[in-house]
Amino acid sequence: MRSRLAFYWRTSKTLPKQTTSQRPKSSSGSPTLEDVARLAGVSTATVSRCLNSPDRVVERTRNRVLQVVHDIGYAPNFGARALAARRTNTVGVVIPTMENAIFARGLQAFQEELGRHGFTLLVASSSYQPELEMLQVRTLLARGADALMLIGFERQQEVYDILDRRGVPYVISWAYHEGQEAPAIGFDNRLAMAELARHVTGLGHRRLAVISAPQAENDRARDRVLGVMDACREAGINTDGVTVIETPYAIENGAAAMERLMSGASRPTAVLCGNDVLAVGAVRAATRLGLRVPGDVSITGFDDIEIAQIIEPPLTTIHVPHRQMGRQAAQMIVSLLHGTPVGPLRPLDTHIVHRTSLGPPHT
Amino acid sequence: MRSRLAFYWRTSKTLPKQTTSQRPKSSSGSPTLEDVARLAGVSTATVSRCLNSPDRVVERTRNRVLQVVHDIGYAPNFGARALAARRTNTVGVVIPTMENAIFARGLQAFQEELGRHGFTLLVASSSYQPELEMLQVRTLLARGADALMLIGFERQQEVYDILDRRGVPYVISWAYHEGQEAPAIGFDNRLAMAELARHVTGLGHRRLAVISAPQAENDRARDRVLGVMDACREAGINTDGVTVIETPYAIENGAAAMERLMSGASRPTAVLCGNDVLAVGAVRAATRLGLRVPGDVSITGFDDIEIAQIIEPPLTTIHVPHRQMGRQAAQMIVSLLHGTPVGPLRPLDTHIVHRTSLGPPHT
DNA sequence: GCGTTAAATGTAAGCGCTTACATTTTTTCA
DNA sequence: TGAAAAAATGTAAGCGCTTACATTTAACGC
Repeated sequence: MRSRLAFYWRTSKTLPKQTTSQRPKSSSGSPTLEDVARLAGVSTATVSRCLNSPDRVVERTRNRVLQVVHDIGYAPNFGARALAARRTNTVGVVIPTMENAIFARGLQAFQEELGRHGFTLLVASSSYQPELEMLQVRTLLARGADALMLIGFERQQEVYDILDRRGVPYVISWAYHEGQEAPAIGFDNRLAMAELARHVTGLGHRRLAVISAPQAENDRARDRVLGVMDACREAGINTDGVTVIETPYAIENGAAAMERLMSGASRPTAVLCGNDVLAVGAVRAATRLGLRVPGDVSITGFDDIEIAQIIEPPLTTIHVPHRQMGRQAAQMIVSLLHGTPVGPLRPLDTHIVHRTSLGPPHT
Repeated sequence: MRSRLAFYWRTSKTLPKQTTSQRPKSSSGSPTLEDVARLAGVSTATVSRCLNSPDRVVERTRNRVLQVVHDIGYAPNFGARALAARRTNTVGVVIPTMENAIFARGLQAFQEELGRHGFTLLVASSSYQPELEMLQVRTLLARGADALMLIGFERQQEVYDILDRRGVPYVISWAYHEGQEAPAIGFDNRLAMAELARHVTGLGHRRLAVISAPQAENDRARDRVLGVMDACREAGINTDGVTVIETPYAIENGAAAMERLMSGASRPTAVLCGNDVLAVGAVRAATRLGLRVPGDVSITGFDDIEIAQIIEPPLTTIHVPHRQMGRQAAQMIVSLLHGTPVGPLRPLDTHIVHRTSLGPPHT
């Protein structure tokens, strides 16, 4: 209704031109560059320069212009600016899910660091579907993203092709593989999980189980499971005996998986979860089943998000330096955008946080 | 670097026109409407129509065009489209914080419902600062938001002025006041909290305390505190004796406040928290102090977010129908945008969720 | 004081779309 | 069958900016 009316108001162009009028707004409602120029008595080019490269305008003029900008509350039209400048100072990211907090901390840091450099973040979600990721990448590019952050390495080749063809810089995060050519700021999921699993077997556990996110199109999930298997092999445990349940990251899914695991014939003494969300669900299920954690069964997480400390017992988990990862990824992007050479990349360090959900196996 | 080069590449206009050429891309890297038009052998207008009002194009032509669109992976440039159409099918929202999950569920539903109607959501955060909210509103408008959702009623008058001047529809959410003229989809924070507080006093509690978000520029927080006071008055409790600690929503802040509360001379027997995040912190602090909840002290939350069930003991709290709120707010916005008349507004219902963090006072 | 150079500002051509209006093609029906 | 109406398509004018290039103004050196 209101928005409809606005269209009918837009008639000034047919009204007598009053160049000297002090009416500050253009007819569309939003003041434009031209409004500012007129009011300040300069050309639009000068106004533009005041906003984008202030030192190319003499101080007296600049002050006058900025005063007008402030007075009429001018904000440059983003679309027009993007169109003309072919640059938006916007960085896009496609995360697999917004449903839980796994990406929150890292993204927050990513955004903060980008903001520090004058960039804005655009977030899209792929729901763990490769086609949707492709679509979101296109959308982000259409929206003018100057660069992209993507999670993990594995995706449709087309995504990489498009990015390369358009010359859009990108960084991969949340994962790191030795020898991967794409610029990545992340950690080695396999090594991290292997370290934890090794600790678990070191405690004497021989009957392990894993609750993982679906591995099909998720290299991080797959690597984590591989890490468990690595440790099992080292400990002489037959990996065929390690049950792996796949289920999307959600507390209730973790709980359901745990129930299945504990209703089976040979109950595991330790359940390694693909992340903290699943682990929290597992703990809740165990509690509901009347099992003590870690007395009757040990449970571990991955990520070390806030909830890991809230649950009782608090989770022994792998701490991922999400904030650092987000910050570095942002710095990397800024460097790519500025053409600053970036040094060699090293994986981030993760470490085990010993809390109480993991203990020796019951006898 | 790359993006610089693009300027020098952009020379196709001066090259011999090869209308029949199969080179699908324009020089800038992204295919444009014109590329599609050329390849499909139609005008740009027709391509545009295929995308925006398919029924105005004969099927044969449409198929041919859409085939090309698909083949070269064309995605319309958002900025150009916004500029030309003066409409973006984008809705903006400014939430006070992204730091915790209080807005997550509602926003998710909001976004889903918007998506169902072909709209995209743009989220910005004000960090509970009115000036920043003003700025974010401007930014969102500059980015072409067709409509806005805002949280709570209280803000700089200028925000409302701008919105009205530009004819941008908006809805207020997360709050409801009888007689407020602005379209609002929310609940009455005061009444909701009063109901819970009444239940607390009904249990026999006489020494209450409140841990609230800073009330200064947050009408929801203020209303919730007022609700507690209402119930106290009804129960004949002197409201001067009700300690109110203000601290931003964060688990650790809730814990710190709780510690302060319990180290005072007259310890409260029940602590009503402004939301679940603070309540979780309070529970943790109580536990750390060796106090049993609710044995030694009762604690209540507000919102009923996921964490309320995770914490031990699970929180007695107020369930806010966030999903319903988000959905309805989205429907309201769509109606406003379409000019569909909207019926009279009614507040959403909240209700107490009885779990275990609240009990009778210890004697 | 004046030519020269540098700094400040202005002019205007797009960026990639949508859409009012003009033109062409197809359909309809006397 | 052909004129009128309807449908399909094309033409081109912007939308609000940035920026290459042109012009004007200020600063400088002798």
